[in-house]
Amino acid sequence: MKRTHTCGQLRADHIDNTVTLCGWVQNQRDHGGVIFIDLRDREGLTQITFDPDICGADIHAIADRMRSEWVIQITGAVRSRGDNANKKMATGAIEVYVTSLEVLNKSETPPFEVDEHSKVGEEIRLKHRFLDLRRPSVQRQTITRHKITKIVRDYFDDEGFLDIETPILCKSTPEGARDYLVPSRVHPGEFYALPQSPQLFKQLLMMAGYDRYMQIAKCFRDEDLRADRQPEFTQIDIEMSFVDMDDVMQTAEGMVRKVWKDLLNVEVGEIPHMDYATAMLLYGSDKPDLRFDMKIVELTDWAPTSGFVVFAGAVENGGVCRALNAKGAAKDISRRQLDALTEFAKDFGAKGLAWIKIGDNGEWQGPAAKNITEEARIALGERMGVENGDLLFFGADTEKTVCNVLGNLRVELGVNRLGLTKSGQWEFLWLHSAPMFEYDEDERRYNSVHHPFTAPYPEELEKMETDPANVRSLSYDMVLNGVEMGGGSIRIHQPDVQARVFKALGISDEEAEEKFGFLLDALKYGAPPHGGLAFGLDRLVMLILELDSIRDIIAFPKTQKARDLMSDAPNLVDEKQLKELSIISSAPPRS
RNA sequence: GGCCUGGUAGCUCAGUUGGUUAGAGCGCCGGCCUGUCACGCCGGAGGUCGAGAGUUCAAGUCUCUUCCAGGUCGCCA
Repeated sequence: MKRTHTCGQLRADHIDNTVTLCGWVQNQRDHGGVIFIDLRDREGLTQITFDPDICGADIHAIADRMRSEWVIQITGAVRSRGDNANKKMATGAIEVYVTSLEVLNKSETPPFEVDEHSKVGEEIRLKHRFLDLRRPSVQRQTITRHKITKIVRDYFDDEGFLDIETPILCKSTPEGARDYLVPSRVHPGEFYALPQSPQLFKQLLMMAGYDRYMQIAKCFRDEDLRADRQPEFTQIDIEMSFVDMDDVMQTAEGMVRKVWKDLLNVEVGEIPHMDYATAMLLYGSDKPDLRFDMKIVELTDWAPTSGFVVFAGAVENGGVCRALNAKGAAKDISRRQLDALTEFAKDFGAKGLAWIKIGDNGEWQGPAAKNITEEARIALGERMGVENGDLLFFGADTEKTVCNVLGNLRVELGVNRLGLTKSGQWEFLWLHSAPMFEYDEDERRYNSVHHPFTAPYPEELEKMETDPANVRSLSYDMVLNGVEMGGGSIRIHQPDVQARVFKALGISDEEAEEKFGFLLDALKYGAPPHGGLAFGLDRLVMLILELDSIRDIIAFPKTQKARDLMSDAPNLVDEKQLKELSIISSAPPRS
């Protein structure tokens, strides 16, 4: 070994020991005589001291020329810093008086300073990610991710799960997200797809009798990126046989409890359950943020009596009328902000945003206020618990639009405008029993809300053909602070049920056979009842570290245009490579 | 694909109503300094104002096109 200790290790106990350290030069403080250097590795910083009387003129001369990010090895005696101790440093009680030095590698001046306090834009960080990853905060985040995967693996191992790898080169199925395709050289014109998730393989492992499976699996989806969406991401993927919904939820919950306990020493209690219908009604969302209250209030029965044609008309056309009461927010939200919120609401499909401010004197203000009869106003006041200083927002439209608008408005108000959330809040929720199907207006057919292998409530099976929109699934999502962190379901294990689901989705027998024949086959040979779940590992790590983007906890992430700024992937390839793969590009030539 | 924000020195940013030679802090280079710790002091170098076109006597600044980064809607079974 080239070193006896790391740069985060030495304490007063080590005084008078002779040690050898390796690391990067964080900075150099040259006092003309004595030179101080902070030496950095992933464990910390240690001050090393070059005193010409101790290290000699030759070593001192090299230290004089030493610059940031040089990699050096030094040997010397650990000394107390006495009154000069630095209380801000873990190793601040000591310093190492250098007696021997080897420069392992010099460094050019880095494009940005590798330290905590200097602000650097994300673009430049990603371009030189190998330098960015040296920064202590980024290293802490990367190490936390390792710790989490270690806890997760240990937990599932203790619970009897087997870690089994599934293929990366898979069969393409045009359902769901867009696939990343990989051309086959030996089968000209044919393609593999990278997995969107190991869904079918883990089900097949249950059918193969492996009972409890887990994998930390890379997944790929060729869709547009977001702060919490990368084209390649990682799932904590599990599947279990002979279980019902509660069994899977309990097992997954145990993992979360262990991660939060071991990492943050936070006790996550029993995670509450809420069904999909309730969530949509009260929070307008399938991932409610429970860090603050502000529930949506149903006013559909009140709207026709309100005297306001916009509210009454929406209900008359088969829509709903609902509202939010932002308690005490009248003074916090200016007229200008109300205009911005109206634009915000329009982004989610609203035609406008009716609001009412209740002044401190009890006066009702705002365009909607004038249109409401005195009688309706009293009824509304009681229904919504209105007090002076409150601010009401209304949604009157189709149920889908009202949920979308008020659900998003609620989060915008609570999180961004009123600051009702705070650091260190962990509001977990199991959201269960989502509908099996959702009608697609454009394609005029039903789509799966989860995926086509999700099992329906057995007692609702009979409605599959007559009323598919009202069949609920044995599904569950884990939501944390308004972010979907994981989701899963009990799967279909009976061939006839699977056939009926395909039929409801408008997938013909031939098509089902072509795409999923292997699964349908396996169902015929004694498939056990089974179910599972997948967590988004990136999101979990992001949330636990209270970061805003999963790019921060992925070592080499991609930009919004799915490019790796460091390696410059994707790139053009040789004609020869394309020819071998029987591919002709139709992209316009580059200038 | 739509909308919004940004792109000026190596980095982070300022730059007024279109008007002289485009500035600051940090970093970098040189010098001084034996107890600093984001050391200090003195001096210096460093610019395709993302790219292209246009308007104008004159463009970092106005207009159009385009590229890049971020946010968001659509999209993400």
